[in-house]
Amino acid sequence: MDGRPTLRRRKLGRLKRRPEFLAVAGAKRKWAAPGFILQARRHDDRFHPAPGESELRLGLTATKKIGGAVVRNRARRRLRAAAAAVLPGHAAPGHDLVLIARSGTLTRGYADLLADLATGLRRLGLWQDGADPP
RNA sequence: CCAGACGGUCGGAUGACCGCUCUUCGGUCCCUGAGGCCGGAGGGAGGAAAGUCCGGGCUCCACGGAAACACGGUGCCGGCUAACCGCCGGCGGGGGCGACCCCAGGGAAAGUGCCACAGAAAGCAAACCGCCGGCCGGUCCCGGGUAUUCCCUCCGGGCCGAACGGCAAGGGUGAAAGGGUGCGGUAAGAGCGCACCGCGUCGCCGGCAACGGCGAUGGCAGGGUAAACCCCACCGGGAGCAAGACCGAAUAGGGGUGGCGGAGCCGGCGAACCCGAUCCAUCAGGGCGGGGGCGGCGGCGGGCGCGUUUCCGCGUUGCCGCCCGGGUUGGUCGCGAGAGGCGUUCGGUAACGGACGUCCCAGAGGAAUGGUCAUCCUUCGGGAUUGCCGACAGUCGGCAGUAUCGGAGACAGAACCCGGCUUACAGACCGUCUGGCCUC
RNA sequence: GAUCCCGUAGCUCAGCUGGUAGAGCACUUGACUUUUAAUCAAGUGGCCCUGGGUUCGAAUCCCAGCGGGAUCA
Repeated sequence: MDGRPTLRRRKLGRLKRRPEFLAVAGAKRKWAAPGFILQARRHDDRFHPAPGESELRLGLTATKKIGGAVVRNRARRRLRAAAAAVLPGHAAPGHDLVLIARSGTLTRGYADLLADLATGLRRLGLWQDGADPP
């Protein structure tokens, strides 16, 4: 126990407000994969985590275009699981990330989804080596 | 065995690893709080959670009331239910060989409207073609009388025409034409008469009733449309958990400007300003009286709002345009023990109700209830080895089918809760019944 | 979550007291003009969102569904 369990587990923060999503989309840093679209934005004075919140925050978007509530929920869950597996060990802190689901989110294999996510982080210059979480 | 009708149940299973959220227990940290973290135990989507089409609970508003009107809804009868446009049973009509299914199914002699085109006529009884009758006329034809013959004239018949009268069978139009079919009847016809069917009225019987059965009688009167207005009976105050309450924050929810209108009456208070007398004072100024009337207060009245009207009650009261600024994004409650689920039993044809026992069964908030893998199950496609059949025999074709490979597993995600309706849905299973075929 | 509105020609809309659906723009053809534009004349174009019902007859009335849009703290 190091006394800072929050950082030890590197829990992901979440984006909740519409202006935060718009700010990330407005940063113009994005990369499209068959299963999702990845957007990223470095923190600044206008949008940054609250004190005590994680240094890495994630937002998920699934529009009505890809299907009904069942399809949107499944897509969001797969993206959340993939992000929980990859981001805490490899994504550079100090950023907000947004994953947008698309129609391929449900048909893409899970291993491919993880690989796509790593590739996306490298393309946007956010990759850092680190131990994979247990 | 095949085809079908109705009702009901389920709607992938198991395991491993990694996660989310709620409840609870224990530990730990401090910034002591409804806190963070760690660990244990337990719970965690549906029959439709959907569409938001009805009905309620709950909350706020109008809650002072009432009556009438208006508006909306429902509509065979009886029952069930907290209630309903729901459900159950029955009746009537329609469909099916049948099990069974479908139907907004009150009133058209309370009144109004509409029924295009066509047709003579669309609602009130009338008559276009037509059928019939006698009379009159035409003198076209035939027969007869008179006469030798013809003309003329007379009688009868046919034909044609006009008006009159009788009829509604037939033709034709239409979705629909004032009962239908048949026989008699007649100048021709007609409920004119008769039989059957339909319809109306009356009586009796059965039924709580809708309605049904039987008999008598009338002699056809009363076309359709009320998912046209309407009439009758019954029901309904409005809005909705983004309801609403608390906490936190804030001086407050406003401010500036332009235009229009000059914003009722009365009473009292009354700033700026003006006037007067001249009191105090060196001046500034203060005091007194009058005018003035910003802005408040009270009363009456008016306008507007509470669906309309009446009596009454409450609230509000310059209007409009443009510009600026603030707030609303926060937290907690509401928020799950309920018209609750399951089982047994009793009453009831049933919907449903009673009693007893037992259980506690989701509470998220960019929105949890999952992600990945493996095995099994179901199903689809390919398919060796193998079996059967046929041709033929070194082989080929068909059917069945194992190992095995690949794919798919529907419709769909709680958002305050409940009862229904409607819509979507791969497949599996159970029960009852109907029609047909085969065997005993 | 709740409330409300609308689906008609290629586009924008009428028609909604039931009786075979119209306007403007667009398109095609012709005239005028050296040609184009403009103008004039004529013409084409519709399962009236879908399904069922009432009615002799439905874009219109009733019921159910599908699609689109707006508003509410």
